[in-house]
This record gives sequence, C-alpha cells and structure tokens, in this order.
Amino acid sequence: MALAEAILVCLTERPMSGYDLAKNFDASIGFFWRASHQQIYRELGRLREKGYVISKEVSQDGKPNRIVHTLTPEGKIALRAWSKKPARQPSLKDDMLVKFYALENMDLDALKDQLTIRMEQHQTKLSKYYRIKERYYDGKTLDLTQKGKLIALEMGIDQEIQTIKRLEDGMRKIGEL
Amino acid sequence: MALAEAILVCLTERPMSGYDLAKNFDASIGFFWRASHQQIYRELGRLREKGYVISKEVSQDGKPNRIVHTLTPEGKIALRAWSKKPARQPSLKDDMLVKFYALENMDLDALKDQLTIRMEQHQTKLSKYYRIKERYYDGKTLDLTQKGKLIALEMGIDQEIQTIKRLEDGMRKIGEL
DNA sequence: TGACCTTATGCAACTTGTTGCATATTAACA
DNA sequence: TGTTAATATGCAACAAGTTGCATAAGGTCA
Repeated sequence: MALAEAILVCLTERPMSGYDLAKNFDASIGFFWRASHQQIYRELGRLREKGYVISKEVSQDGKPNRIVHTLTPEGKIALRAWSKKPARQPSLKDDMLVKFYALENMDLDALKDQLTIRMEQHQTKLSKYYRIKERYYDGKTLDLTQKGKLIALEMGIDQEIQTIKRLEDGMRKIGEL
Repeated sequence: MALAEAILVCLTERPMSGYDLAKNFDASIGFFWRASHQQIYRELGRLREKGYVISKEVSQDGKPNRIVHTLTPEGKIALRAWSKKPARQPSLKDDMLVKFYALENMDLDALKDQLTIRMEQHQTKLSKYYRIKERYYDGKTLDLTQKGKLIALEMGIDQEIQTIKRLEDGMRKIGEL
C-alpha cells in the first residue's frame, strides 16, 4: 500500500495538515497516486499510531483549527525501507479495453463518443503537465529532489501522449469496420 | 464496476462454470481486467440474484460437480446498457512513479533493480500477446467479435511496448544523475 | 438574506480487491 | 504408498477505495 508512503513523501518537504495533503495530492503526487481526503485522514490516523508522524493542533483565528502532521525519524526510516521493496506492477484495469474486447455486444456510436471524451481528458491532463514543466522546470537549475520530480513528470507526459495516440488508433480502427 | 460486465461478456461466448471463468480471466479478458477466482465466485452470486445469469449444477464422474452459468436475456440487456455508460478513466496508480517522484529519499540501486524486473515483466507480457496474435489472428479471416478482440490485443501490445520504452528512458535518466 | 464557496476535519456505510484457508476427487509421479 | 498437481467451489477476514453526509467559521455574490 503506497498511500502511506505517498503521504510520508509529501511530509519530507514540510509538515502539513490533512487538508494540505489533500490539496497536494490533487496537484502533484496525485498524478501518480490518487486519493480522496477521507482516505488521507484515515491513513494519517494509522501513521500516527505507528509513530511515523506526530500531530499537533494549531489554532487559527476565523478558520477552524488545523492539525499539522510532521514526519518523524521513524517515518523517514520506513520510507527508506519501502524504497527497497519491489514495486508491484500496476494493474491494467480499463473499462474501455473491455469494451473493445466485447465489441460485438457494444453500441458502436456510444463507444465512439466515449473515446472522444477520453481523448479530451488525456489532452487536458497533458496540457496541465506541460504547464507545470514550463513553469517549474524548463531552463532552471535543479537539485536531486527536483530532478526526480521532473523525471516522474516526463514519464507522465509520455504516458499521456502515447495513450492519446492509442485511442486515436482505436477510433480509426472501429471507423474502418 | 466492470467485473460484472467482464463476466457477462465471457458468458456471451458460451455458458461457463466459475472455474472456466477464472481460467478465461487468466488468459484473455483478464489482460484488461484482472480478477481472482474468489472475486468471480462472489460476483456470480450477485449476478444470479439480479437474474443476469442462471446457474445449473452438472454432475461429472470422477471430478466434483460443476455449476454452469448461462447468460439470460436480462443479462444481455444489462450488458448493452453498460456499453452506453461512460467508461471511467483508469486510475494511474504506480508505485514506481511515486518512487521517481520521491527520488531523493530512495535507494537508487534498489530502484534500478526494480526497474529491471519491471521491464522483464512487461517483456513477458508482450511476448505472450505476440504469440496469441500470431496464433489466432494473423492471416485469418475475422468476424466482428474477433476483430474487436484483435483491436484490444493490439492496444495491449502498444501499451507494453511504450511502457518498456518509458522504463528504459527512466533507467537512463537516473543513470545520468 | 439566502445561497454558495473555501477552509478544515471526520464518521459511516458500502463496494472492491487480497490473502489465507477449507473441502473433495482423481491422476500422475517417485 | 505418499506427495503433488489439476479440477472445482467457496467462506472469512481484512485492506483499500468510494460515496454520502455532518460539522463549523467566515467570505462573496445577487
């Protein structure tokens, strides 16, 4: 389960509240590991129990109190240990591929519409990646942390490009039937 | 939830037992939607409750009885209805990308080993796909059912090729650090 | 003034997926 | 003769992920 580790990774940067983490997941590490705020809060509870983070309530005026979570040395050790454990291969689960597989039983026009929507979604994601790359990485001097993030980002970019190509190809093929 | 539909798709071909379905998932549709036999049996129970399949016990001598599940007209209608519902975009969840993202906190040598293993796994999958393509599809006259399966297979092939390239690229990049 | 958005946290119920185990029969093997 | 593999089914417990809701303070818009 990499959610715990994804949270620990975020906390290496700086202490954060659950809310901060949820925002962070939406914007950066969440490209590679999606999680809802409910999941994050539950996981933070477990990380606290294990002693991988310590949590402190901070009062703010006007807004509700924040609970800020800080990575402990034990947490950092756990993260390092995780880096040595084999990464499990991601499960290729895709409705769309099942639909292609079952083409005979499908409504082709509906499938084409879905393909179009999917292509747009991937295009949106790609544009987002490009914007981040330009803004934070292009033409900058990068340290190791940033270089790692850039590699991950570039892998994400390639993945989106290839996915869009593949979907276009699928669209062409069902058009030729 | 496409597990129910993946099972229904399999049953459009012919009535099958849970065991047959589990085998089938290992060999064909499971490339795109993985499921354990436990999951399949549980889901078959639900499909029976909804009236999408009917189940009959068939005695065999020597071996334990099989429970053979047949798709009902209601099941076929449900499948058609599903084909019109938007496909949800697959969640890109990948340990490896999280590890790249968190490069600074990772053990680089361990990461390289993991990359090598991952590349081999994808290579194995690719070879499997090629064997199936050669054996069942190349140079054959295909009906609509088979054409759909071929498109899905070709998308799978492309996905594996691109993934391997991407991993090689990542390997090269961390080598250059 | 009411409706809605943002910040901030979290419970409860449910579905989905994984792991481990249990049962039963036959055939092949060493 | 005992072990293992293949066939065939399934429960139980747990982990992970989703959906819906609840709370609470303040700000913005019409």
